[in-house]
Amino acid sequence: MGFTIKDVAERAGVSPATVSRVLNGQQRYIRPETRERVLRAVQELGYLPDRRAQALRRRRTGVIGVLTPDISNPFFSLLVRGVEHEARAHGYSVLICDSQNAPEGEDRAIDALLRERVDGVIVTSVRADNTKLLKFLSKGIALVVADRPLTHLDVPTVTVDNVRDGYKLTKHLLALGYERLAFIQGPPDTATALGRWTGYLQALREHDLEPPKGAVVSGDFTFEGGYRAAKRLLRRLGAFDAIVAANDLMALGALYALRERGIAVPDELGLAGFDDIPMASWVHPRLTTVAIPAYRIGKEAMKLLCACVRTDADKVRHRVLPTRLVVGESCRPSRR
Amino acid sequence: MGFTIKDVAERAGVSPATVSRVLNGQQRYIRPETRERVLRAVQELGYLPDRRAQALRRRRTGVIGVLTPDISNPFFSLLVRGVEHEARAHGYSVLICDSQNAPEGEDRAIDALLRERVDGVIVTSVRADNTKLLKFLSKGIALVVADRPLTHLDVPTVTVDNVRDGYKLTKHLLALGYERLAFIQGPPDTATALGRWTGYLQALREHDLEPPKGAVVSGDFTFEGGYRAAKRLLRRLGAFDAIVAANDLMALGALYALRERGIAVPDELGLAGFDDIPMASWVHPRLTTVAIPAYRIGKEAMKLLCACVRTDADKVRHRVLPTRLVVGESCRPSRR
DNA sequence: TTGTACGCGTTATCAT
DNA sequence: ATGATAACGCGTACAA
Repeated sequence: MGFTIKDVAERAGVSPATVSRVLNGQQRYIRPETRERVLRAVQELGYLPDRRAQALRRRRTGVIGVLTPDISNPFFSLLVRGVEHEARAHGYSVLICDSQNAPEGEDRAIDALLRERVDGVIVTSVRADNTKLLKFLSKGIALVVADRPLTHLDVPTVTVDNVRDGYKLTKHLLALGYERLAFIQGPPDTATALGRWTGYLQALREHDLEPPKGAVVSGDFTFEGGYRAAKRLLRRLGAFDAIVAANDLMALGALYALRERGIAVPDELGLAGFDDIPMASWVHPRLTTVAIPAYRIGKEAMKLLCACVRTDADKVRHRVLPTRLVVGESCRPSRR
Repeated sequence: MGFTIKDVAERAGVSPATVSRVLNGQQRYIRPETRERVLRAVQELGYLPDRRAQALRRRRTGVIGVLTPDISNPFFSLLVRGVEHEARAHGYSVLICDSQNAPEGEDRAIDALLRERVDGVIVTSVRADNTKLLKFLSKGIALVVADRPLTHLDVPTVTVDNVRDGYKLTKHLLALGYERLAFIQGPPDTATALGRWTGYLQALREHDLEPPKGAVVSGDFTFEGGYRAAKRLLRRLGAFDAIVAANDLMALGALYALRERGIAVPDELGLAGFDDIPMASWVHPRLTTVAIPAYRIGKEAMKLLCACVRTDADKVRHRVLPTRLVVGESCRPSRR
């Protein structure tokens, strides 16, 4: 069954300590012949060290946790992929905990990560003010925030400037001649959703405009949510000439709803989102959106986490990555 | 920092053993007052047991592994979700290992799962004949196969009948009047890809047809792969009147390539795939495909795994789930 | 009803 | 260069 280090030691005719030394690279104080015998025994038995026992003794697990709101959202699966690649390069395993966009799920996930004794955590929180995250810090577990900044905690953070992005995209639509921009909101307490909304309002204000009455609806960052939100919007058809969704997945859901109703995009209504997930360019018309470097956010967050673990000093600072406007065909090049 | 059971014991004025008993549900032989004190101490310290230490002592980890070829493929993320929900209901945690559709990645993942001492594994293998999977069985780790049957191993398996599906879809296209069906293959050694191809050939043979010359190209089950495959196919434009892709993701990649070249679907070319991933119905035209119950496959596989762990006897058998043809608009209702 | 003592698999330390 | 031993945090048989 499961062989232990003792089995290997016995087969090689050495002590468990020697086996451990051979396997842990302190190879200078070992006779080549012994080394050989041990490795052969390992090979023959197909011995693989028990990670749990190792973690217990070493007092570090070699596992970092990722707390993500929705792994089925391509944006986050890309972000997690960035974390994973960088983590692997540093010898860490990655434990993914999906909160399913629910505060309770997030609390459960935090407990799970604490029980697993992860060496560090990368968090994309549902709530911008989740105080339970303090538990990590109080237990000396490194914490890095990715994509969604926290309001109450000053920890290393990798984000983009969501307000700027919301502003940027809205300005773009206004420049194209759209004037009555409906808006599909993200989850209520989510930092990115709030930032984009704020930027949208700023841009409107600069043009002495307001959100069209009854054309601001709530969503939850999912395709389904975008679909339902768009259906609600369609009851006010005529009150707006374009729809801005707080992320691409909802924009795609809206596109589906519009198609169902036979409303042509961009001829009858403009449509835009945020993230630039791959699917945004797979559909027709391709989505106008703001490209957020999800993979790179994950990668940078993991780099920061490594820096945290190494240097106790907090010379690790926030990073704000650049974004890029992606002009698809979901908005008319120029209105009249 | 990290509190241990001793800290709790000390604070509650009892022995570690008592704390353990309170927390592990053998609560009948404990004085309510003591119980109270212990729980209060746990609360105050925010104590959470170390899962690794627990696993070491209990000789089971409470973790099951999922070996998946590509978690970014919506089909598999749905399958994994099915596993997760059922696992949670049985008190198991889930460790996901992505082989990135590469045999080497799969071997690495197997080692990782062995080191983690998972209690059981659900496998969707890249190769239908991966002998390294035997390691699980030889170490007494329960093994269940999901979606892609293995050729060399008789273990509990949850699948659909891929040959039948390939046959079914092809027959449908032929009935619509399509006669020259190009085919985009899946990865060479993958069971589902091979099955669908076989069914396709069977159906063609029944109509005394053959795959059109030069219109069978290889792919890798990814969107990008489907895109590239379709571009290769387009060099033989005119040799075929429809494209069958071995999965939806590739079909969507092909759709993108066709659109880029200004080829109308279904007016100029028919298009079909397998899986019925959500996106298949989000695009326009919606894809004609065969619905494979990914979520249910995952769920059933986890159920079988539980059955394996409980009963050593192999009364656990294979399960073949039903599928359903989904008629989208990507194929013309009737040719001529 | 509660405490003592041991063992789970591994590694760091000290001794040889 | 290698072996013996303690310790990591927890659960449980057995003693009290």
